[in-house]
Amino acid sequence: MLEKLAPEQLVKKQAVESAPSLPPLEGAIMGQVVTRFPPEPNGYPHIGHAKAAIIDEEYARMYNGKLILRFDDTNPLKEKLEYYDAIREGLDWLGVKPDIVKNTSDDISLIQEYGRKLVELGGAYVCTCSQQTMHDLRAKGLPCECRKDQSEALSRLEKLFNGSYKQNEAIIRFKGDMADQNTAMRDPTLFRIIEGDHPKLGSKIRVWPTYDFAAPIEDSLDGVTHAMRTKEYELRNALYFAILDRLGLRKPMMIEFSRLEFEGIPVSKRKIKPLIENGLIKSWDDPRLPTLSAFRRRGFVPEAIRKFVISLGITLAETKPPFEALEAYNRKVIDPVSMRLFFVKDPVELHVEGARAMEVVLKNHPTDAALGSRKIQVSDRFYISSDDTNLNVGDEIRLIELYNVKITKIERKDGKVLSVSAMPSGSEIQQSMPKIQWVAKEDIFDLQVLTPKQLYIGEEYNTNSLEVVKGVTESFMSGLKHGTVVQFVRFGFCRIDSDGTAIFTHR
RNA sequence: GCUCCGGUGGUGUAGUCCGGUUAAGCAUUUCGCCCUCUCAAGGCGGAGAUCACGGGUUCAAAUCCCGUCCGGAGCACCA
Repeated sequence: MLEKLAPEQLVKKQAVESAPSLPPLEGAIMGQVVTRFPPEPNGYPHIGHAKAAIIDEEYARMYNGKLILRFDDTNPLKEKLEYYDAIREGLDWLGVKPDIVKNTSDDISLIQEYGRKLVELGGAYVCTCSQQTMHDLRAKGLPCECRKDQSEALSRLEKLFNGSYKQNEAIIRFKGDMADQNTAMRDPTLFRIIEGDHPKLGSKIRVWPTYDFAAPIEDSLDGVTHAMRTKEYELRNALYFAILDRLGLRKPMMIEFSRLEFEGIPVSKRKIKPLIENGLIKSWDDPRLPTLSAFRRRGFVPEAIRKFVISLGITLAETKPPFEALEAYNRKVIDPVSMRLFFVKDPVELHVEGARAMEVVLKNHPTDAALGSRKIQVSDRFYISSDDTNLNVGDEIRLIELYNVKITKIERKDGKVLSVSAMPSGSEIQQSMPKIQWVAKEDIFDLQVLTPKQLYIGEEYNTNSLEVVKGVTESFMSGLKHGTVVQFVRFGFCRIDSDGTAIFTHR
């Protein structure tokens, strides 16, 4: 146990010095902070979840407290078992380690008891009005008959729980103030009847609490000291505290922060589902998506995501942070540990007349010898990128780690360079000479690089959101495991996704 | 429409509660130089904000007050 804790704390201390950190938590007592991350298992975890989970965890750790992962699964119509798993996997990858894992559905009976109690106390009532009536009444700020006449409240409560009402026939409403300026207080729903199979409880439960009721009860009972949520819930704070007040339950401190989303990379299922249904996107880990699995596939590392999230702070301002900032954090983490390889985009043959066949040894990393080296057999034929063929006869270029060549002939067709011929022109490194990467003709490995771009431009799907770059790299690539992140010299960082395919991470 | 919350350099933030300690710190972006057989990383330096706008209080305001404008959110038997 000690061995486990000690190294972690050491790492933490170092990180605090170099990385940005979160501001102190109001009212936090060392050793007694309890935070909670409460996702609904109704989809795959994305960058927005990551922000919340990381902040929750950072504060728990900062005060040597506890983090609870609580699946807020109070709507059997939406939850799915696979999402519970997906969320846990996502958090696992992120390195977020909850101290306690539970489901709100574990406590349904308890929550129901509190619901009954609230009705008995007169703080809530069973309402049989239609949604439409209530919608109108709320708009006008007027109470309905169910609220006015409470003589039947208790018998209705019994009917609700013994199955006498069908779905949509009755609900429990909080007795707020139908004329409150905060519309969330106009008698919101606390329980409703849902006929459906819940992934954890089956069809056992019919009367389900809403989030508005379950969240404060759970937070309070779980001992949460600091409850954090995104700012769209702000107006529900009054409700949250009113519920706890009437039930005489302890009140956590509530803190809001803005949602995290990137420009052109929407997080909402509303925007992503149609693309999947249309086949525009094949899976939830498509590199264009903001899901955690997509970030992983792209070559982003948890450490970078964490630093980035912390740098955002817990501000209330609604902004779309620059993706470049995330990339910068990621680059700094992966640069020191990524092998350098040559990748030639859109290859053009280079014939170095008279060059002798030989073996060259290339370092896998410019400064870290631990990453080793590789041997390549070269002859007089190479591939270079068409991007580097904007040349004239007589120009001198350097093939990195090899030698210099002087261009002797350029074959073009329709302005496009078909092949280049050159002759060796020395081996001394000159800073003024363009230095380009190359691949030996006998050493090629075909590779396509998937390059994700913004998914949406404004409200429109970006039809060029996934660019496919074709080229060749070294055969050395065949020995690397899927998932390895490499840097292609003068091209950028890429993660090997599958045989013959890599995904562009960033420059 | 009503209510609530935001508005600091291109971008994201610190500072705003408890007005003055650098008329604004950090990161990113961008430019230059150094380093370097990468257009990466690292080092150094530069550019870039009269703190949305208009009033007011004060010896003194990004920080307090009032108003205006702009942006976002909520007004579900979703979370």
